[in-house]
Amino acid sequence: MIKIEDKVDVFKALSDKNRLLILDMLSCGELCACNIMDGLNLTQPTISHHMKILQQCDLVKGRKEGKWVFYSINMEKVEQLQEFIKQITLSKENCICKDVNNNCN
Amino acid sequence: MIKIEDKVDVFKALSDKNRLLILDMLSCGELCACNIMDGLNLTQPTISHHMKILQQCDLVKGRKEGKWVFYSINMEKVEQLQEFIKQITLSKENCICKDVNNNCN
DNA sequence: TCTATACATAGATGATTATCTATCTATAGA
DNA sequence: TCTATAGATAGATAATCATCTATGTATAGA
Repeated sequence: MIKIEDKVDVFKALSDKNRLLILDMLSCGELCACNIMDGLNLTQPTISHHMKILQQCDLVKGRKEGKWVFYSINMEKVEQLQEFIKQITLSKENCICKDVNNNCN
Repeated sequence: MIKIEDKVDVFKALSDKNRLLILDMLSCGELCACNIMDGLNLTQPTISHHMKILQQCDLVKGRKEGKWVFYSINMEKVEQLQEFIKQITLSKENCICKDVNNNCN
C-alpha cells in the first residue's frame, strides 16, 4: 500500500542540488560526512541537515563507527521510487482519473 | 549533457501531493484543467499554478483547443528522469566522488 | 583527565512555495 | 454584441526551507 505523502518526502529530498550531488558521491560507495563536506562548499551543520533529510526518507542509510558516521545509498528505496514513477505515469486500472468527469461542457 | 538544475526542477515539480495526483489522473490520457479541478479540492487559480509548474519542467504538455487546454504527460521526460535516477545512484566512472578525499583522519 | 575531532542540535534569517481572492483575457454560443 | 465559461495573472499571506553561527555531545588519543 503506497502512502503518497512518503513519496512526496522522497521527491522533496531530491529537490536540492546539493543533495543530488551527495547521492552522486555516495553512488560509488559509503562516505563519512567529513568526506562529503570536502566535496561540497557547505558548512558542517548544513551537511548534517542534508544527511538528516536524506535519512528520514530512507534514501540513505547511516552506520556509526567510532567518531564517524558512514553514509550509503539505500538502493531498495531507489528501486521503490522508480517503481512508483512508473505506476503514477503509466495507465492502469485503479487510478484517480476513473473518478473524474472526463467530459468538458 | 545533464544540467542538474533542470533535474532539481523536475523533482520540485514532483514534491507536491496534488501534482502527483494530477500526474496520476493524466496517466490514462489527456484531461483539461476543469476535469482536474473536479478531482481535486482546489481553486481554479491553484490548479493553473500547478499546471504551469508541471509544464515549465516539461513533465506535462498542454494543447489548446478552443476554450480548453488539454494536458498530457510527456513520457519522454519521465523516461529521462528514470535514466537520471539510475545515473546518479549507480556506480560509474565520472562521478564527483572521485574528487573527494575518501580517507577519514 | 584534558584536548581535538566528528557530528548533532538550537535558533535566526532570507528565500521560496502553496494557497487564496480578485481580476483579466480569450473563446463559444445566444 | 452580450453573456457565460475556461484558464491565466497579480498580489497577499502563512508555511516551509536552506543556510548560517553558536553551542552541545560523543569519541579517540595523548
